[in-house]
Amino acid sequence: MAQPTMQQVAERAGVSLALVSLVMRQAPNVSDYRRQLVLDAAAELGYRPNVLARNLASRQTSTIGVVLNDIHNPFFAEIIDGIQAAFDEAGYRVLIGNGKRSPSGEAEMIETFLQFRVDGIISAGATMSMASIEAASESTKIVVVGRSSRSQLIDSVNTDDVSGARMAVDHLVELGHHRIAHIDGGTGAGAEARRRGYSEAMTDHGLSAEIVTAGGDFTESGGYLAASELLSQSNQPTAIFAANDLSAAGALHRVEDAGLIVPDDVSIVGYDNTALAAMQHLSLTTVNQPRDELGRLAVRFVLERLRDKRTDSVHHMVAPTLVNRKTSSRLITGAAT
Amino acid sequence: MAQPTMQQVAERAGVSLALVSLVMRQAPNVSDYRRQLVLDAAAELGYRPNVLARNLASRQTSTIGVVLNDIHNPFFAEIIDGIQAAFDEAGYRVLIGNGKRSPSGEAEMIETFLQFRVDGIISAGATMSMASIEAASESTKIVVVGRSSRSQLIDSVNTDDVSGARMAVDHLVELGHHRIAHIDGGTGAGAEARRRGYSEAMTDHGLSAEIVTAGGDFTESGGYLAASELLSQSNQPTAIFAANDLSAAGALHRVEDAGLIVPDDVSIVGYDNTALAAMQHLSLTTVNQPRDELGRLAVRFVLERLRDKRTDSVHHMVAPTLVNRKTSSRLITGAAT
DNA sequence: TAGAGTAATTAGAGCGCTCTAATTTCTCTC
DNA sequence: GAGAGAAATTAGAGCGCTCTAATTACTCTA
Repeated sequence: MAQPTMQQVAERAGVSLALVSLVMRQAPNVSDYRRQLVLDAAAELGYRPNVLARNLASRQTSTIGVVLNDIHNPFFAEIIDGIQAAFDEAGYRVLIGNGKRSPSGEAEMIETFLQFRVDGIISAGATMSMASIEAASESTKIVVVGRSSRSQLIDSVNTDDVSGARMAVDHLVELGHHRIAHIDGGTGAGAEARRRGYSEAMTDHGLSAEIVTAGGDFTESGGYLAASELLSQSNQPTAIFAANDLSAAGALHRVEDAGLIVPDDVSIVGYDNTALAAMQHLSLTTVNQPRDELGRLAVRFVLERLRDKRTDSVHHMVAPTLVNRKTSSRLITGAAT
Repeated sequence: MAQPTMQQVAERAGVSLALVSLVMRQAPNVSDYRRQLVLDAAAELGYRPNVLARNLASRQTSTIGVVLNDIHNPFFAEIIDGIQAAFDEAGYRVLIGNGKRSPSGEAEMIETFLQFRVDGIISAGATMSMASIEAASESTKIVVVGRSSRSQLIDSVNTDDVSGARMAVDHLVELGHHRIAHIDGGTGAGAEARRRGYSEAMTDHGLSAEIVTAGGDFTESGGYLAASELLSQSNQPTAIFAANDLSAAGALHRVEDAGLIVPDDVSIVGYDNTALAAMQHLSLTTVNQPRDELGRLAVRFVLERLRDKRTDSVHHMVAPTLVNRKTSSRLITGAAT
């Protein structure tokens, strides 16, 4: 499995090692004649550059590591697209690491990437402590996506979850709902802001007396249980705003189990606008997080630090939008309990 | 961002470079006294091994690349778990690459991994040509998962899709169904075998006259359209077996759109048993592919080639199982058209 | 056609580590 | 306490590439 080296290519082409290196790096000032000679020799030999050696010598890898909090969560998987597209354009390669849903898993992946001396790291939905992330930032450029941060060292890109939550509430109020309950996301990333946006919007609409929050955890089963809790209350809600699509799906199931019709009896709004929400069978009204934009901005910030040597940190908020589907509708007066 | 090197650790500990190397590689025959000296110095300096340099010198990376045909497909995302767990145990690190659903995307990721000189590659659900994969196998160990292969050069691990499809049909026949239609997966990985299993089982049950296949493509919308086609036929099926969960979900939606009840009027069975199928709101009867086992076997084969220097190829089939949920039920005579 | 200026090529010193072979230091045993 | 054998340590030559500085080959101009 020995691979041909530059030296061999040089010998075959009848030029120096250095010239081959120049050709491989697409350097200018190489005559077309020699360039072709080298290219031909490389092709004949099946030469493939050794990134390890190249990077050892040049002290950069042209590679970015992306740590996903959980590769199974469609939200994070979808954020990769924008990241990958933007880095492809910039000539960087992207390697993905799975944080396996735990802070230690994330930390291990970051350590691996640091040992590989990647030029930068993007961490999506990190649950590990900001302090550990800052520690890693001494060794490379790090940008955090999908998590708010005010760190002086690390850039962040995030959706404005407060206003996203407000949109969900506004939408439901517009449809005539007053008894709007919230299923929250516990300690998950973004949960606090969405909770806050819900409360603020309810208050703004003069509905502070109707504020009801049930504890969820961003999972389907959590949403199911939380909905149970809400339905058993004397003052049943006519609408539920869940902190993410998964828990909205769980709530939907619970509501239907209770013999109620969605959206006629109860409207449901989710958050994220994952592929799940878009599925026709669910067709969930939800708040869209612009994943592509989130990803591209994260890339931009990494590149700025890399190329422009920016050192002060940037924190960017992206605007969410409401996606109106089939799980929310105008309140039919007298329809709900 | 300059990182401390072994040389610096050696100086600080007052020992030779070589000794530090031995300690870092956990070599035996190092006195406890010196080992501690080195470890302390490394900790004080915040030393982190440079994988690039290490691998350049040792000619191995202890890293495996996993190329996923599509990071968004839950089936592939779930296969990662077994792979990662098994490699963690074996002391290898796992890097993930996204094939972006296209043969060229897969090829690029494989090329990147080869340039990084990974010790092995696992390709999940590859759609690129076997010939290109074989070409890459000249440079590293490659195992293909979720795709059948008879290559002399490359190992493969796959679910026995023919018998999986038979299970689905057997299950429906047992429930009294005769008019069982199939929505296939077009040219996708595994589609052919599932189509064959369906036909064989139908024939075995004396139902060859009832064989009806509608063209799908492993997507939800494909399943929706295929179901439309099936429902418009004079002899409407009482059961549908879809080639994967996604298209089953699409078919489900179409059937409900037609005002029919699942499973009372039409039973539906999917394939893969992804998290999607397990969602309570869908609760899809489906055929389980043991992803964890698939992943672990793939790892075993890579390790065998790496450690035992096995050179002849191995092709392993894993048995699927039926998961009975809520979209299939006994045929109520006279219920369907 | 000499000389200046520019373009093209190359020599050679690393990058941070591993690994073989050689050297030094310990332990015993008698 | 000398000598043999084992254990611990180290010197030094790469691994495959990049990059600076030096060299050589051109192209023009007067």
